[in-house]
Amino acid sequence: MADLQDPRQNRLLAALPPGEFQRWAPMLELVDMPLGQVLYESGLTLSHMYFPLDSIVSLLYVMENGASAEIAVVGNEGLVGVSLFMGGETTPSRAVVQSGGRGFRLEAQAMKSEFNRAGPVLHLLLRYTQALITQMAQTAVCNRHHTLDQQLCRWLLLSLDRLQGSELVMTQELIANMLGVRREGVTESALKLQSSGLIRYSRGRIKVLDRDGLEQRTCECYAVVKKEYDRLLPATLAV
Amino acid sequence: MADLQDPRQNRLLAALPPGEFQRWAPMLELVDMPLGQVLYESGLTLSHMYFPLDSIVSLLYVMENGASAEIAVVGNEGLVGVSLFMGGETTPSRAVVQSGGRGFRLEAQAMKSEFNRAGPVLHLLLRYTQALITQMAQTAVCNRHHTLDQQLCRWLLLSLDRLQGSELVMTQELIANMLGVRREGVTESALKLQSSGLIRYSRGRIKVLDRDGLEQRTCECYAVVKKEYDRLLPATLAV
DNA sequence: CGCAGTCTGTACGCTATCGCACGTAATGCC
DNA sequence: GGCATTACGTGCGATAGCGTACAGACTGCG
Repeated sequence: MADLQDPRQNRLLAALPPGEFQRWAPMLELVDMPLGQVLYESGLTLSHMYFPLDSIVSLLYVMENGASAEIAVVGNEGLVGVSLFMGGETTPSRAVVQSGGRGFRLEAQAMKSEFNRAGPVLHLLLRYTQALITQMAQTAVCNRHHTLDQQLCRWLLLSLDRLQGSELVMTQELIANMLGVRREGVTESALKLQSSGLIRYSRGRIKVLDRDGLEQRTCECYAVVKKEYDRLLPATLAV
Repeated sequence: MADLQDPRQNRLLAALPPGEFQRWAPMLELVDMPLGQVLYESGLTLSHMYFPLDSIVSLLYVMENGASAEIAVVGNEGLVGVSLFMGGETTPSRAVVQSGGRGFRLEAQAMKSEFNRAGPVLHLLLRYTQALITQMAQTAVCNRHHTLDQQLCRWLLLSLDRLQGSELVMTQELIANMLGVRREGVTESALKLQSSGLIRYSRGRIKVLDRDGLEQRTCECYAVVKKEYDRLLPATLAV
């Protein structure tokens, strides 16, 4: 497994041109991102931008009645806090660590002045934002048209893509909150996947046994999102 | 009614600083945007960016089986084609004129070089994009949690905000496509609204009689989106 | 070791929406 | 002024997911 102290484990940081990366490196602060941590709250100004390494963060909207729905997931392919450079400072959503791990963070002020240099950094961040937009759009579509079975597969695959390995530490209750459905619904769908031999789970640990099987069961939404991320953010990791 | 040849009828163009606006004006081309026109198709590169005046454009995702779902609406508060300056060139969605009218368009190349000057134009466009992101996110939430009745109200209000007047030219069939539901479902919901005296319609014309009533029946999603647009793009129309 | 707390499984009636099949009514066009 | 077309209304069985309630099973802590 790669060195988790290396900022370049985050693919966005890895995609920075060497010059920019040199400037950024000293400003990056390695932090723990424990499960459940709220990185920002709806309507509040962010103090930092976060670049996950082995953690996963959910952007979710919490309704007035407390129910929630995930809008997008962010892992080591991206960053949390686009509203900082988009200029709006805040968003009406919440960011919660969905899978604990570590990440780097960068002070909002530092970030903004970097962004305003308007060079390759800007273009990289915008491309990332576009990928994120696609994820949101597809979430909307999926919520409308696809079954819970399909959505669970999509969700597992998206999460898997953002982690190394094939195991997720995640209760069904949590997944239900992300998908905006009942916990029992997730149980039923998960049972189907397990009895088909695609996954195996117990008490908050989910092991994916057959990735291809999941891809076959999910809807087109997963592929649409994946393709856009690959297109917009080619793996400059190869460096 | 204001002059429809004035680019400043589009609020985004109106929000440009005078200097920038002067530069843009000669490049803006007034075009008709008839109902049903496809401004861009999923995966194809845009040749122009569009700034609606009195028309409304839907961004929608068309599924492999042909069913569709609207991801966001754009009217005179915004522009069609953010992927041009976000750097991705294309998106996996389609843009269709949902309510015919006119608009200005700007050549992709001109747009990009403007954007790259990285001044106030950039920041304005990014703020707009953030508002658009909010709309998408909220669409996802709404699709998951709210009833068709509520969604219809939301949709009517969002459309109304993007038009002058209180009448929409729009069949229930079309609305159903936008919301990603059956036409019959829209009929039922619309009947309720009509018999409550909130709207009156016939053969593709919908007249809103009681805006407040709609706001009371809709879910929080409408307000969330509206508030973000107002916050991110204050009415510089006052100029 | 025992017990509390957490996680997962099951059951049952309910509701919104779907899919399909028709019926009706307004409009426009020749 | 007749007729095709388009738009809207209605009915009915099917079903996915909800809300609620409760039971079993694993885990960790004292």
